[in-house]
Amino acid sequence: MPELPEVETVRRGLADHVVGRTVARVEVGRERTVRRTSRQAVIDGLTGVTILAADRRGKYLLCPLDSGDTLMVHLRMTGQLLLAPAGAVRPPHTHVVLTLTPNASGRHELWFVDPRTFGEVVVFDPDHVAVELPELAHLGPDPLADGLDVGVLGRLLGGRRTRLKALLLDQHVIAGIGNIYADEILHAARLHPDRPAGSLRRRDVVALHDAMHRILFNAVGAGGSTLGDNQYVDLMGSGGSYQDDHQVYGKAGARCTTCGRGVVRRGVTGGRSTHWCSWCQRVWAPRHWKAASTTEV
DNA sequence: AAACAAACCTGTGCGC
DNA sequence: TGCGCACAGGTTTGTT
Repeated sequence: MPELPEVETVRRGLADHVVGRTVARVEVGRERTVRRTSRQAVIDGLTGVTILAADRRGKYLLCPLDSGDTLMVHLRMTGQLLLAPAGAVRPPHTHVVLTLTPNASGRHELWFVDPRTFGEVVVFDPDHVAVELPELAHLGPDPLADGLDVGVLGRLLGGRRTRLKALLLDQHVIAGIGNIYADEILHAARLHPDRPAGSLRRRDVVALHDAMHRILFNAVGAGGSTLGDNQYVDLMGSGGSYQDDHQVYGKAGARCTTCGRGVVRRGVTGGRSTHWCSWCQRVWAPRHWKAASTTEV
């Protein structure tokens, strides 16, 4: 569910409403949510601490604490962070509750809700990130948080035979892009998802760079994408509106609104649904690249 | 190196 | 109405 724009929207909510506040009490329900360490480690690591900031790298939320540790939250597929009035009825699958000390705006709790329990809450020592959270240490650049110029992008793509779709989803290469935005970005850049990354010409890299920044920037501005199941909501429980701007994701069979000529196709690559326009994304590989195609469904 | 498949879980929507 | 199956925004691990 949550990709870079959604996580960034949650981060902004934390920056506005949670940063500077102190955790009075910690409750951990399902231990699976804190499986990286333990229930006791999270309770001990958060009780009494003040949250100093709200940062983000890719899809990882990172909150430095006055204890010297950092709180990491990853929402994975179905995780939500919600700010609620203290004592409010908690939804099913509320696995972690941080009761904040009261401030001028009242008494609040921060809830981590996650039906599928893929998400995680970790308190770790940033000096030992390579040991305690190795995947965070191996994350690629974040297009918005770290900047990612055309030259760097070209070098990340160069020489690789991997398909563009798979490469955009690889968090070690570029951090933050998920299945929805990978499809929207490739469509905006008019690039076929199966095209080998290393086959891009300079102008293609420029198009991909432009599309990546434009799509992600606009999606953050719209508060992210909330699909029909209302799974993604921000800290205050509101949905985003970028789903109204999707051109291909979830539009299989529809006439392409970009070119008016093609039809949106849906296929599966690496177990992930992939959407592209049959016309404006038709050019995908020079003859010397051996074709390996996405199976159409 | 690259491409799968399976695994981790639960909820929802669809066809019959 | 009910049942069973396919599928879902992510990531890791193991196998070709």
